[in-house]
Amino acid sequence: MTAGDVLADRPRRRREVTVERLLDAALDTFAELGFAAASVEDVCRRGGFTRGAFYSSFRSKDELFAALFARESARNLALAQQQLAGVEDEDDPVAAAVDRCLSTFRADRTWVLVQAEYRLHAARSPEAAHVLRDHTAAVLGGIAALVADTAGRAGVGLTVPAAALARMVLALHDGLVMARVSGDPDEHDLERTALLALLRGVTTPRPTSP
Amino acid sequence: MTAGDVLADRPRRRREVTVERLLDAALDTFAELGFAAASVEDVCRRGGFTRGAFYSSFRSKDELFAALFARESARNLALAQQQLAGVEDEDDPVAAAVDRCLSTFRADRTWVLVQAEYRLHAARSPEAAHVLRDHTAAVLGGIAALVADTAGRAGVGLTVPAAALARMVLALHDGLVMARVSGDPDEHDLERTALLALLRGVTTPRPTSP
DNA sequence: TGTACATCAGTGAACGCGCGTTCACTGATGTAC
DNA sequence: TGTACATCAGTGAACGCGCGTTCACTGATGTAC
Repeated sequence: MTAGDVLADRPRRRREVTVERLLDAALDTFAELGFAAASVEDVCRRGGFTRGAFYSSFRSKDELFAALFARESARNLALAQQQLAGVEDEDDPVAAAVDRCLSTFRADRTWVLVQAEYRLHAARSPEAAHVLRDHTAAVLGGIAALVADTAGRAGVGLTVPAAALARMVLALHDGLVMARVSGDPDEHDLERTALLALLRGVTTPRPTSP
Repeated sequence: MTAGDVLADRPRRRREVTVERLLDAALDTFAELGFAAASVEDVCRRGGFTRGAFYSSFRSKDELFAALFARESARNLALAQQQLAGVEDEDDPVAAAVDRCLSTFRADRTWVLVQAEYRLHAARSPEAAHVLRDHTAAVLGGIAALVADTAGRAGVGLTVPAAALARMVLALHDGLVMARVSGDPDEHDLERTALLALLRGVTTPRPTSP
């Protein structure tokens, strides 16, 4: 029943493992109940700890949420970059990029819910807004660089800055996934069609003209 | 201090007025604090009532939220329809429709927050999901009809069904506004550019081609 | 118009409950000699 | 390797507090004659 069973075999500082387990538990708990409605006890129960353990690793529930957002945000950026590596070698790099990203992120109901929750939290808490801004900047920067790079190699022109396009794509994705998780009928390929339409509306194809 | 001062001059059933005032208070309170974090007492204080008054008009906090969502949802649909009436007579109906809608809805931070909050609530509560679905269907239906109508009169073709386009437009709007209220830098015209790009990507202009 | 009564909207105290956070503690792990 | 001590991670009881909801009540409004 104690955490020791799982942790004993690792020489690594136990605290780090505990923090990871609490973040895992927080992700699921916040997705299921919402940040405000989820209690610290709910998170601890799911992680297999007492509340005391929680407060020896985090100063408050808010700090936990910030740490969770930071971890997941970095993870998803890394995942996206990994997915998109080498996409410019495909026949249709734009469609390939969309398809690869969708195959990774389409099913991720949990993170979408928690991310939306964090956005709302950030709209009310300056500290959370700061954390959100930093990580959003990193994600947008990563995507923008990738977009500019891919567009350059594929020889297509952009009618808007790559940074603006990154924002649009992310916003469209967020909006569609939020609609889906909150009960909109799950129309197949809607997101794919929407993303491709947006990209079509913003690119001037040079090579394939005739 | 009592509500009577304001209500006395109206022969209309006082309860209706009370309900409206509680909904007004709830809109502001939920936007400021979030649904779960806002207490019934917070809402009542802002509306100038006691909690007893609240429970004589609503069965629960959840029911209040559903009623609020229904009222605001219907209001915004009506507002959009009113804004868009006669848009097909403009030189560029697509751009005109986008501009008119943006001028109405761009500044509405409050409703965006509360709507996002309701979406998250609906992702966890079947009753809320049902309410959301009904009203979303109405809004999407209204927009889709308008899109189809405007496209027809303006003589532009659509490469996707009007209903799908309605979803995309709404999702893009929601995503961009959420990004803005949660701290993204307020890039001027980003939403306008994005909406026009999406529409461009999904239409085949017939009249202005040569 | 005046009186008697019924209905209604809103009051405010009370209920039990679970919350976020603190803290004195224990037992396991790591270090020094 | 063995012993003595320091550090650390996690326990679990306790704190005060504010929550959602209920309910017996009051005073204002509406109705009937």
